[in-house]
Amino acid sequence: MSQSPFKPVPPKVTLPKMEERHLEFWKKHDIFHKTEETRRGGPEFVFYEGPPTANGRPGVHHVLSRSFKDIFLRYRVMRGYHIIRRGGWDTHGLPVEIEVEKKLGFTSKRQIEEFGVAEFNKLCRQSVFEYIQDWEKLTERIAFWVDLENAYVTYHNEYIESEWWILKQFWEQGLIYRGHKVVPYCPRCGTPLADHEVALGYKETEDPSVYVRLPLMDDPDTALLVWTTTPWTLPANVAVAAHPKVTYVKVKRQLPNGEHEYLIVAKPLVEKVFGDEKVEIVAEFPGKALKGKRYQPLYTFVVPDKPAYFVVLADFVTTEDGTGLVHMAPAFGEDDMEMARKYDLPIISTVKPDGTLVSAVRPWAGMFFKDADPYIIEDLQKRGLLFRSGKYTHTYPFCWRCGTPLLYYARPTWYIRTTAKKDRLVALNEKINWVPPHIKHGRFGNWLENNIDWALGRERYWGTPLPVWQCDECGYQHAVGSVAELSEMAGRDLSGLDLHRPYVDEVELTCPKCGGKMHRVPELIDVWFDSGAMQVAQWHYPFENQEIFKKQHPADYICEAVDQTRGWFYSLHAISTLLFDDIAFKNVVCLGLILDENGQKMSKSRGNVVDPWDVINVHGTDALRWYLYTASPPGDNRRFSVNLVGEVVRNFLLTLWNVYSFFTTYAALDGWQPNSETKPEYNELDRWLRSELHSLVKRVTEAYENYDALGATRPIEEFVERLSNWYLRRSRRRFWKSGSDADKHAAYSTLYEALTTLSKLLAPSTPFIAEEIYQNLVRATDPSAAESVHLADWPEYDEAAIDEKLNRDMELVIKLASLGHAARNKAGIKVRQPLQEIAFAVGRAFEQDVVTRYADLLADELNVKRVRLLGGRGEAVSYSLKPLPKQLGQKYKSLFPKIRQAILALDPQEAGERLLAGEPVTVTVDGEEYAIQPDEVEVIVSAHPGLTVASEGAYLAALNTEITPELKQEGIARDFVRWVQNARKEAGLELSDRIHLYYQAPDEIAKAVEAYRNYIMGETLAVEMTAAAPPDDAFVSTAVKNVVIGIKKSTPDEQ
RNA sequence: GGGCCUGUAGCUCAGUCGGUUAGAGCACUGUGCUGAUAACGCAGGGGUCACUGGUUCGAGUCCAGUCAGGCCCA
Repeated sequence: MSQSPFKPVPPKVTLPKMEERHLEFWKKHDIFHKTEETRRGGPEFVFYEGPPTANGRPGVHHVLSRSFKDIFLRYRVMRGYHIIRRGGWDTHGLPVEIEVEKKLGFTSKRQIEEFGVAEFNKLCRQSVFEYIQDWEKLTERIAFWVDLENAYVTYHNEYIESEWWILKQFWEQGLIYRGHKVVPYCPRCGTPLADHEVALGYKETEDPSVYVRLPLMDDPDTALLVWTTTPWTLPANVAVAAHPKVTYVKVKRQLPNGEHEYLIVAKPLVEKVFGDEKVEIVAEFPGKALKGKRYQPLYTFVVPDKPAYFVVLADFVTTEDGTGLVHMAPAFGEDDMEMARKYDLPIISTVKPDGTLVSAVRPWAGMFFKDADPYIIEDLQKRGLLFRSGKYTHTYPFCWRCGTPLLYYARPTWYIRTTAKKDRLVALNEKINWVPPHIKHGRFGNWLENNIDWALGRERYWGTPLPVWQCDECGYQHAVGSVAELSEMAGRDLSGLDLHRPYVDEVELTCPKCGGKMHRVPELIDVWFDSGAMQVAQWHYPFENQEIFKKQHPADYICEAVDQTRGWFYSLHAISTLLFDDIAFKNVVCLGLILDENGQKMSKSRGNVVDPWDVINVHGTDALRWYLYTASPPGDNRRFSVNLVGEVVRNFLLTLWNVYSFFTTYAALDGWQPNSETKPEYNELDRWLRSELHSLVKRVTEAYENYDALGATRPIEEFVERLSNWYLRRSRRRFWKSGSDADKHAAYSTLYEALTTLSKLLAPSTPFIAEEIYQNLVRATDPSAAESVHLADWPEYDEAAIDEKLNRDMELVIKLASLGHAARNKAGIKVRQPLQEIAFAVGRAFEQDVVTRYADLLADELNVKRVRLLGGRGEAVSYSLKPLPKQLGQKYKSLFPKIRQAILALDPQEAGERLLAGEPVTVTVDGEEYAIQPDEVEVIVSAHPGLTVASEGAYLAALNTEITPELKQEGIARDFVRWVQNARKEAGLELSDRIHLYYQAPDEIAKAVEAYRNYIMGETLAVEMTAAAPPDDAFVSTAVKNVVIGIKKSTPDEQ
């Protein structure tokens, strides 16, 4: 017996332990870096890492995106691509500031200013890496290979400098301007709130509901009727919006004093507004007819600097509430501001940042904005402009920190004029491959179609400063595009300057126009600009790395969750479009969200977040990753639970592991090793498995090429199931038999090929078990093989090995075997009891040869002496016909029902026989004759009552259940073998140990044992079998009634 | 209010070009098998394919609408 190169692997395994071993191996041999080095010179595959913020612990959703990033990168490396996998960290922004504010107990910006911006930013800088070790540990443990040592960091000076360069390019194209943005704003805290903060503070509240008359300029008897729940905004009114397509009416209404008035409202709202009151509709017209109609201003505290007080048209006007005419105060509403931009309306701000009314609003100056509501209502009442007032209950946002009602408030800020490039944004999107595809023209495409200018400015502290300096004297503005330029304009070397606030604010420049002093504008830029700039800034382009940059743009592949559509995906796309008129990424996988077991979004506040470590420590990374890839399509939301990951372990990983364990155990026993010189003589089963294997490689490869993780994994699961529960089950004996022959070699070769190929197919998805199998099966026998499976080449499939018919045939054989087992079960006869015969019926002529060709295999599987087709030679069977709708329906369309009737009217016996013989039958419908082909009808066979049958559709297994004395004896012999095998196991013997076998049993059993003496000794590896009481030193089992079995391990020289 | 996605067994999901008995795994019950298996085989219970209408010889599948959930935007 030659020495086996394989390490025998026990069937029991602790997967997390196994994984940790390979983590060590990768680290020790620097495999990750070798994936880059060894592929240098190969085609470039460009990946961008969307930077996370490390100021919180990573969760399962991070494992999700990192797993999906990793799987395609590992695949590409195996395909020979060179990939720079550079990590990155997003480090700026409000969430970081809020964390620090919380720690310091701050509730307002004023406190930060008092504390000192320099010190505050220092704390921010520290806080962003507070959990970096958790991130690094988890990243390593989930086998996401990314270079964190050289990660780009958005707060680095070089990174900021690149961003300045980008902004300067935009500036010079005239794409950056200062405008107004309406933001949710807390007047008490003195700060705008981010969306997620607003979402925290919605409460049900009661507001005034007032209807106000706005008399028309050229027809003072007629008034527009508007509705509002914020009377305090009325002094800032500059326009009224109507929907262009809604129908409006002019109604005549009786006044208490006997006179009448005319009011204009949307037709669908007449009833809601006037209730039971009788009004007369005197005119009807579409909303667009109102465009430009001028009305008398409500208040003139502030004189507008532009034309105002006329009707504008807007799609956002609804006919759900109010009057269909909406009062516009651009300073206090997003929609209103949009209209102001569109119609160039003036922006009147009547509220100060602290929430009190400005002095110009004389009667109520200094009053808190909400407190003015009743006074304004009273004033309107006095002036006869109030139509009605009441109360209205709705949800309104309050500050989550202090409970103050929020103010939607126009603040001056900076914009990028993305709308100027909208057509390019849309056109370039066509070049991007989205997974799933609907995002392209759905969520992302719609977002681009409705593009609005990018609000860039942020009035905060910790972020990339906007590099615009403004002259104190003449107001001239200049964008600085580099540190060198800054130094030059400042007249001193600033190369060591921290480009953050407050230091950068202290740099004074000299105005090139008037020689005055220039100071930086106070704003920072949106953090989405930071992350979107990574395509340029991670390389400090254009100041450095120009060659690398050229090769690394655009990206071939990026992947994040769907919440990045308007976030990172957009910022990458927008920056690339404006800067290069090119796409930033070619392929993007857009992941769904992770929900908890009840379908709820995982969030800290709900307390339903699953810690990835809880899963990894129990089941391991491979199980978690496999679950994430196979559970559902990547774009769908997915429910997550630890139990489902456990299922993966049992169903897939352990099944694979056991095949692997089986192989190594027997290969080690036999001293088998792969041998390229002896060509294996494959049997039918081997050919089938190889056919399945090679079509698997083909399918999986295609899926990877299409960024289809589900398609790259689920088929492997099916293959492993078949490998374990059909190929191996049917092949076991070929490995057991002693000695070595061609058939055994073929079996080993086939199984070896399957396992080594699987290790490569699994390397991208389950990198640990893939490495385990590869190291033991490939590296151990082939010193020239790549050091790690992750450095190996992707397997090629052999088209010639794929035999679709063979695959289909075997599928049928498996089904027939299943029916055979069902029949045995029905008869209550265990598989160990041999039976004389089983007969099968199949519904279609072309399937009949499968039964004969695989008769031996079926006989063995079902433990019967003979397998045959049912229905031959006048056997008492009856047929019935089942017309197949798919074939016949497609052929005969609406004639199908009649054809079907005609077929059912045929004599089933005669027609069935002909069809099963492969001949057509003729039916007549409406005087026309039609030839029905054998593959258009299924023939259902029923067996005569004497047989035990199991059937499914047209397939049927009929069992002859008669047990002759000979069969009985053989059954007993097989039982006996099993008893001995159990005893061997109990005695703790090795698989290959030879034994002395002793037994005592009643007559009937003893007779059977003696009749099958050679068979029993061969099966149980007995060198001697004695019908006598076992000696004292033997292991004795009395597990079976009336039977004593004794075994004693034999000494080596007896073998 | 708008856009996008999802809705199939108790749970997680398949379901091809529309084809007449809607499947798998898990869980449950019974039973069998086992010297690779923490497994596996066989059988059983469990379905208004969210709902309504339409197209069609035929709809889980296509179309329209409704409802519910999710995400994003307002």
